[in-house]
Amino acid sequence: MESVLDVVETVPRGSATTYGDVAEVVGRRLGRGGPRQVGAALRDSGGAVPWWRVVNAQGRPPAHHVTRALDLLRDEGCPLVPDGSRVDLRAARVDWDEQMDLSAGSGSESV
DNA sequence: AAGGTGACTCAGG
DNA sequence: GCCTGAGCCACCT
Repeated sequence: MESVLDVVETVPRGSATTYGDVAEVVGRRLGRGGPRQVGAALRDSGGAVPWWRVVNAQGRPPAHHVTRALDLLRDEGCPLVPDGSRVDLRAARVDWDEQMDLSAGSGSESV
């Protein structure tokens, strides 16, 4: 099941989300799945999804592609902290209540 | 069945 | 702000 990838794909450009948030949104559909499973799914997905928009609770991208993710995020205009070493979750964090409504009501629909 | 691992999170020092 | 320890769930050997 690619629910995780599905949620990550709904993350708009210039924004970001945390593994915990994705885990919670996905967990709401699957009933289980911890933050680690989110990362596992992303790792398995390869590059089929904007994994760089997914960061940990510290607003920091995966240790394997920190520079890569930060470069992409900065290029997309994602609100990073003054240091540019991590994402400003306070501003970048996606409001899933709104996001779900948007993704469900227009554009990225499979139909 | 049991043990080890990992794109995580939270709490404490 | 950074490091350590414990908890967590799914997957692999």
